[in-house]
Amino acid sequence: MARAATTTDVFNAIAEPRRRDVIGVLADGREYAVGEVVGRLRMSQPAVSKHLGVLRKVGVVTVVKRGQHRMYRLNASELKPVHDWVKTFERYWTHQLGQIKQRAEQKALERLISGKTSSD
Amino acid sequence: MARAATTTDVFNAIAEPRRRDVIGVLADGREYAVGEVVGRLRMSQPAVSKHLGVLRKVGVVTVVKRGQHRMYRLNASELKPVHDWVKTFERYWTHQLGQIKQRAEQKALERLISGKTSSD
DNA sequence: TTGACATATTCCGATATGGGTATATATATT
DNA sequence: AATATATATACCCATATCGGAATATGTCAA
Repeated sequence: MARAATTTDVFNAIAEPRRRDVIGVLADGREYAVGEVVGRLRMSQPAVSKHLGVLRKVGVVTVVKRGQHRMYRLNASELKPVHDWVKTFERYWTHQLGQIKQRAEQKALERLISGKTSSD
Repeated sequence: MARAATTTDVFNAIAEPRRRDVIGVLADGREYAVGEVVGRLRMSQPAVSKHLGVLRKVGVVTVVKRGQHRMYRLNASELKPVHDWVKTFERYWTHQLGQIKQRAEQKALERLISGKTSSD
């Protein structure tokens, strides 16, 4: 088995920095032709096309033909799963103090349980 | 050039679903021995060790030896970059209405600009 | 020392990557 | 019809993956 395809997942799709760059360009919600993205990123046209292709397969962008152009638009709601997942850990960095306190409580708790964890 | 190493980035590290599963086990903030993670995930021990290794290189987990065990603990703050990045797009899915409204405003705006975008 | 246990590491194979270059496809313009 | 422009695709290559099996390393216990 090899690594999961980049088109498997939003998580996989956004793992590539260049792809996040592309998303960055589309971030204002407007539609962009491929060439415009190319211009703003100093990336080869084929590279941009490929990245947009991946993002499209995952649903993060949508395309519509207009003349000889393909207009791409961000479909940000597809990023929600990532947000939802990572949001679970928000408490670990919001209010830095809470973080430390949490650590202390945690240790106390562990002391009570005496280091053992019940198995399922 | 090939795909970026999984240890390059938090983004790359969490792209693998099994790795998110591992993080899920550690999500309560307690420390876990490798074997415990193995038990809870029905994954081979080497696989878990490898995934933990990746997460460790990226800083998402920390290890400490205790007897013949290696206790792993989540270091969730390393996930913050992901949160920060994806948070940028929050507005696109919070209050579904706002989403539609935004679309409408967007289109109106584009009509004003008459479909043309200035190049750099 | 020997053996049991916990974890890491190595080797393997199949697979997909991302970028470049070249080219195909489609549309507009003359 | 011929040409220019916009975009997608195909091909190549070096690389890293993930999982499994086997094995190495490290630690405890008798």
